[in-house]
Parts: sequence; structure tokens; C-alpha cells
Amino acid sequence: MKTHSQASLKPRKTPVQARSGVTVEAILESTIQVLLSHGAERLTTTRVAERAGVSVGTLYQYYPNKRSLLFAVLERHLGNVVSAVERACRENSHRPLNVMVAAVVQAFVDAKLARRDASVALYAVAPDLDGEALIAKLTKRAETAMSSMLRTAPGVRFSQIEFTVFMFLSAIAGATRALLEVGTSQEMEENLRRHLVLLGQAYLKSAAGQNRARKTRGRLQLPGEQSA
Amino acid sequence: MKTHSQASLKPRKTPVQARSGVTVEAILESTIQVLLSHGAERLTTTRVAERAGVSVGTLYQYYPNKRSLLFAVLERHLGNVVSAVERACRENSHRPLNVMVAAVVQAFVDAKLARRDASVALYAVAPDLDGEALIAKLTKRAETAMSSMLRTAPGVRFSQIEFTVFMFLSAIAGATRALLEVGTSQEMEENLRRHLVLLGQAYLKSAAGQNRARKTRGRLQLPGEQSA
Amino acid sequence: MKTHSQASLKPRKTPVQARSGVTVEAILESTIQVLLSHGAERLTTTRVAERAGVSVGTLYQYYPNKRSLLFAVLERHLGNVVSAVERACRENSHRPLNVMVAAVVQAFVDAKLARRDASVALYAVAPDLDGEALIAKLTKRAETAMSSMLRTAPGVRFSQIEFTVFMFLSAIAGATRALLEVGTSQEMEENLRRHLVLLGQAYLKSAAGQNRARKTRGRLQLPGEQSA
Amino acid sequence: MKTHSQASLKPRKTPVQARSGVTVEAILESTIQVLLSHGAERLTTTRVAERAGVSVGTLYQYYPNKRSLLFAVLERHLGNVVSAVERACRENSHRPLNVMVAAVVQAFVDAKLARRDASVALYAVAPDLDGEALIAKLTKRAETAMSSMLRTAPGVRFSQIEFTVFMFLSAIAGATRALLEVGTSQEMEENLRRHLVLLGQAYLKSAAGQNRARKTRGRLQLPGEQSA
DNA sequence: CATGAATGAGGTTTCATTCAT
DNA sequence: TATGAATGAAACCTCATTCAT
Repeated sequence: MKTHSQASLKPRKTPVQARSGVTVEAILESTIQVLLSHGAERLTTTRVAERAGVSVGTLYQYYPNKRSLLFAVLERHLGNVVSAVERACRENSHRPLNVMVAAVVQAFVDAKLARRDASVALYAVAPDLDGEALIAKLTKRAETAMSSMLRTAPGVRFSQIEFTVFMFLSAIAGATRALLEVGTSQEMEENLRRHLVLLGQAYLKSAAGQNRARKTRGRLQLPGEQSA
Repeated sequence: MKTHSQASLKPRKTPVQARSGVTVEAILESTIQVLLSHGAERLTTTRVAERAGVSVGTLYQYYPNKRSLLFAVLERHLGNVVSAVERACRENSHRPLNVMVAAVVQAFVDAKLARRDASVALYAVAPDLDGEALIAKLTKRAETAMSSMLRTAPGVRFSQIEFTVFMFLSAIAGATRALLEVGTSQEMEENLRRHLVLLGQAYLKSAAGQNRARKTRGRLQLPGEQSA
Repeated sequence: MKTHSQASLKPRKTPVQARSGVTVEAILESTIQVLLSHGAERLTTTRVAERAGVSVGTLYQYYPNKRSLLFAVLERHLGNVVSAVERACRENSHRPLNVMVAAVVQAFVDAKLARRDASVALYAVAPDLDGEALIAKLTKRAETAMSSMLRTAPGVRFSQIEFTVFMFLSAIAGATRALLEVGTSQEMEENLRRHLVLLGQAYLKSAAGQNRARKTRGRLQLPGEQSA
Repeated sequence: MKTHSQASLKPRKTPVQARSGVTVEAILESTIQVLLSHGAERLTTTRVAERAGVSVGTLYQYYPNKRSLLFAVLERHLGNVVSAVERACRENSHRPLNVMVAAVVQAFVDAKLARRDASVALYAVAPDLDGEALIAKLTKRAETAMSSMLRTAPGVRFSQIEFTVFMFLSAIAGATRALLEVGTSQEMEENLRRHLVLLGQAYLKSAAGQNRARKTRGRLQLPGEQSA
């Protein structure tokens, strides 16, 4: 199993003074820029500092090691996305399922595209970060928010709501990621939004239906058998 | 943009002799093992060679540099997955849409889970590999195969078949990846298969329906409006 | 030969005001604590300041550089020890040799043990301090004091008094150091005191006797020959 | 307490091949040279490698970190000294006490002076090395050897032989060290040898006498009382 | 005066790659 | 052909010291 020297991932000091705030902001932003321009493999703390217009020493005053820096960037970005999703969930309780889905998709895609550079850049760093812990935490938040919302959807009931939400979120995240990685155009983005809504609505309705369906039809259709 | 010293990514020599075949196999397998045990950041050519029971020198006889090694591993793994999907597509032409979806999902998940260790390990290396080129090529193959198949589905017609297939594949890949990353259980895997089929069937039917729907209803339901 | 940037080793300002006195005291004490808790290699000016409850800037107001700080600590500690020895020497002129020895040993050990933490901690810094100069100066003081005293010992005469005193002092210092480094117990300390006195008395008597002995017996017994 | 990252102190690979042997030897020797010419504080692995005529990388093939290198040098040097003492002890069993002492002193001083440069240089590194563990081990060896020998001395019996040996060894080590640190001359060295023998013989005889003496005279003479 | 953010030279260590054996 | 010792560029990180506030 990956044994990462358990160096703290937490920032060293929280910037309280005005100047520090600017410095930290510059460092985080530079990290994304260097990630985009040089790739994860060639991101060095020196390069980040240089781009941010500070010395390496300064960088290390705020982040005790390289991983904690990357972690901070990732955390902020994903945190924003999750917060957007949470807000959408809060604001759309008791609406029809279709509306819920459309709202969540819109929030998610908007948040991702708002910082599409960061989104793309960060796909490359999560692996080496024990990002799993972070991802797990954030995923949980999103799942919780969405589950709560879905339970208020009129006329629908999910038998496996947790897992369904997990599938929903990871599917739209996967599709969005794939699109961002191949590169987007205005048109592609519109397609993405439209199809994500389609996919989400179709899936959730289907998953809700499963509830009753399983009782009557027994099981899913598998390859090798003829549909009636 | 990432500027990678354009060292050849191609293996140095094709292993024709029996012995070479064994050696190469050992090297590729060790790569995955080291990836899993040490993480991408701490994968070194020396470590891979050591684990494979050969000297570094020997490793470099087959792969001119580290990236070509990783590339080979990634290529083989993804190639297997895509081939499985292609086969499923070939074998399910003219079947009902539901069957097609179930077949592709099964092929995809089977291939991924057959080497779940490799799947997980490789998520971490693709980014630093200009994997995009490779991914693009393989994605293209899968898309082509699936598009061909879908065009033979009885009674269905897709207006944006290319994009729809892209969405379908990246969505199920995203969900599968997410599940593998959090760690799976027997039960989770069954849920995954069932829900992927559900999701795929629901989405494709919906996307096919869109065809006509758009003519009549004009546009998708967006948040903020009441559904009828 | 060691070339040390000849930055001044002298403190920057003499603490005359009451507040400064407290500050300087805190700084010196913290130095010892950090030395003990982190080791010489990881003693940093920032850490010392932090522990002393002042800012680095303040520390640098009193000591122009790190070495001057360490030098001050070492000087104070060794100075105390030497002063104790000097006092013992002054107070025991004209006493019998045995009393002189016992008095010096007691003074030395008392001084060392009074700050055993400092004693141990400082063994680690002397080397990198050109401590030799300081040590030489202090050793000189101790030697002078002790030689003066010994010359007043009734009925004894040393042929090589300087060297004999050097041997005496470095031997008891060596034994004390060794004991402190392995860690002491109440019982060990008593043994130390007793045996140091024993050793000192025996050696000095023997060295005094040598005077005449050399004339009659010619030379020391060496291994390989049978004693009569 | 000093918390040293418990990086292995053991060498990475034992040099079996001829060339490696030469390389390792060169590295160890350079370490001493750099220690002497630059001081412990300014000893860097790069400098050592440079002086040894190899690259840093090579150095790190044999020693996993700086401390393990210093440790190896210290271990070898002290090991030699202790071995010499052990040999002397083995070869002088059953001889008169005076001969024993003279033999051990000679062995010790010879070993120290044979590599007086190393001796001096290494005084500076032991502290930051957890040298204590090593020192403890080696001291134990020397103590054991000497205790064994002393028990065979005709007509003598020690009540606290362990402690007495400890005092003896650390006293002569201390005196030798002090002399080496102030710098020696031919004449000084002769004096050192002569006085160490004197000191050792006098102390051991006295300590052996203590045995009976304590019964009759009760206690040692302390300052402040008149000797009869 | 005191503070502590900023500096950046320089130290330790890793690791892809080569090449003499 | 296989080996693995040697290389050295380059990465990460520390810390003595300064100086604007």
C-alpha cells in the first residue's frame, strides 16, 4: 500500500494580514497555472513560487510541503464545486424530480466550467495526494445534500438512494471530466449540459421505478437473452 | 502547454523470442505492482526492474525510457478493455437496444474488474503521459464500434449518435472508476453492474427519444420552471 | 583549517535595563532547552526565540548571529564551573594535598551537576564554535588557580606542575562527562564524587612522588617486563 | 528529547567487489579530511564526494544518508581503538597490575595517535549521531575486556570493578582528548603516556585499597576537615 | 524598539539513464 | 546480452538574517 510519509497536509499558518492573503492567493493561483503549463510531473515548488512572484521560502511559510500545497488547491476547487451542488440541493427541495436534476447538473457544470483550467489541471494531481480521503469527504457532503433533496421529490421513492446518488454524481462527473480532457467548444458545452440533464433524469426516474419494477419483472435484462 | 521531451514512446524491440516474452511480461506486471505498492510518485525504473527480477539495464533494453514503459502498461490495459467492448459490439448488432447496453456494460465492467488492481493503479499515471493521445485513439475505437452497433438497433434513431456514445461511455467509465477508487465489495459490484445497465438503458432510450421530442417540445426542462 | 566567517562573537549590547536582563536570560535558557529537546543540528534561532517568548528580531538585537548566542551560553556555563574551581583553590591554599583535591573535585562536580542539563547539552555545541579559544582561556584560568594552590601544599613538590594539573583537570572532566552522557542516578553520582577524589589524590601524590622516583628507578614499568 | 528521524544508520550495501572497496575507502577517508578542513558544521555530502573523487550519487549508493556516513566513520575509528584495548587485555591477564595498566594505556594511546586526525575530527560529530548508543556498546566491550583482565591481577581485588573500570577508561580518554584538542608535540605525547600510566596505576591501586580501607577509616577525606 | 514576513543560498537526497565489464 | 556501479541534474526543503511596518 502506498506509504506516504505522513507529513502534515495542513497549511502552516492561516493568512490573517492583508498582505499575506494576497501572497497565499497568488501561490494557489500559480499552482494551477504551473500545473497547466508544465504538467504535474514538472510542477516544482520553485517554479510555483517564481510564478507567484515570491521566494520559495515564502511558499514554505504557508505550506509545509509540496503535497500540502497541492492539497490546498484541490480542496478549494472541489469544495467550491460541492458547495455549489449543496446550494442547488437546498434550493430545490420539493420540486419535481426533473427540476432537481436540471438544477444539480447546472450547478455542477457551472462550477466546473467556471474554473475549467483548474478542473483540468487538478485531474492530474489527485492521485498522488491520498486525495481519496478528501474526495471521500466531499463526495459524502454532496451525497448527503442530494439524498436529502431527493427524499422530498413528489411521487418518487428510491430503494437504494445512497448508491443511486453515488452513481448519478460519479457518472456526470465522469462525463464532464472526459469532455474537459478532450477539450471543449461552446457547442460541446451546450450538448454536455443538455445530455447530462437527459442522462440524469432518465437514470433517476429509472432507478426510482426499479423499486416497483423489480417486484414484477424480477430482474434486469442481461445480454444473451431476448427481450420479450 | 506541457512540453514533454519527445523521447520515443515506442518499445525498443519487439519481444519475439520466448525468453524475451517472459521478461517483458514480468516487467509490465511489476510496473503495476510497484504502482500499487509505492504510488506513481515513487515508481522508479530500478524498483520495477528489481521486482521483475532483472537488472535496470535489461529493462532499458526493452523500453527506452520510463514513460514508454508506463505507456506500454497503460496501452495494454486500456486496449484490453476497448477490445472487450468492440467484441461485445460486434456480437450484438441488430439486437434490441436494451440488450446492446447490457452487453457493453458487462464487457466493460468485466474487463475492468478482471484487472481491478491495474485499473486503479493506472488512474494515477495516465495524466503524466500525454495519455490523452492514447486515450483519444482508444476512445475513438470504442465509439466507432458502439456507434456502428447502435445504428443497427431496431426501431431507434439517434440524432447525435457520436456525442451520445461519448457521454454513455464516459459516464459508465466515471462511475466505475469512482467505485474502484473508494474500494469495492462483492455487493457493491453487483449494484454497479445493475445500475450501470439501468443508467445506460435509460439514457440511450431518452437520447433516442430526444430526436422526436425536440421537434414537439422544443427544449429541456430547466430549473426554475414548473413541470406540467 | 576551519574557516569561520569571523563575525563578531560578542553580544550586541549589554543588557543594562531590567527588562533586557530578563529577556537575555530567557534567551539563554531557551537555547539550552532547545539544545536538549531538538539537538544541536536542529537548533534554530527562530525556535530559540519562540521558546523564549520573543521574536527573532529581538533575539538578533542581543546577539548578532547564531554563533555568538551559542558562545554566550557556553561561556556562561563554563565560566561558572571555572569560577567555582577558582574559588575552591583560593580557599584551600596551604591545606594538605588531600583536602585540596577533595575541595576542587567537589567544586567542579557541584558546578557541573547544578546545571547538568546545560552540561550535557553543551557538549554538543562546543566543537562547532571554535570553542577551543574559549576553552583554552578558561582552562588556563583553572590551571593557574590550581597550580597556585598546589604550590602551597605542605610537603609536596611537582616537577611538571602545569602538565600535571592539565592531566588532573582533563581526567576528572572526562570522567564526569562520560557519566553525564550515559545518564546518572543518585548512587552513581555519589560513586563519581568518591572515585574522583580517589583518583585525584592518588594521581597527584604519585605525580609528586615521581619527582624523586625518577631519579632512583629510572623509568616506568612497561608491559612485557616482569615486575620485581 | 532529541527526536531523530529514525533513518537507518546502516550502510546500504557492503562493498564486495574490488572497485567498490576502493570507493568506500575513499569516501570514509574523505569524510575525515573534510571534517578536519571544514569542520562538522560545514561538512556536506557533496563536499565529501567531491574530495573522494566520486559523485554524490555514488556516495548515496553506499550510505543512505549523511548520518549513516558519519556513523560509519565513527564506528570504524572507535572500533579500532576498542579492539586494541581488548587485545591488550587478552594478552596481559595474570600480569601484575602495573603491567596491565601500562599495557592498556599504551594500546589506547597508540590507537588514538595512529589516527590522531580522525580522533580529533570525530570528537565533533559524535554528539549529533545518537553516538551514545554506539559509544555505549563500545564502552561496554572495553569495560568487559578490562574487567576480565583485572580480575586476574595477582593480589588485588576491586569492590566496584565495573565502575572503577568506567572511571579509569573515561579519565584517560578525557585526558587524551584534551591533549589532542589543544594540539600535541612529540614531548607532550611522551608526557601524556607517562602520566596516564601514573594516573592509572595510582588510581587502580587506590581503588583496590579502598576495599579494605573503607572498613577501617570509614570514609574519604572531604574538604573542610583537617587531615590527621 | 519589537515584530515576523520575506528572502534565497545552500544542503540533502533521488532517480533516469549510461556504459564498462 | 545482461549487469549494476556510477553519474549529476534537479528536486525538495531549511534557516540565518534582514527590514518594512
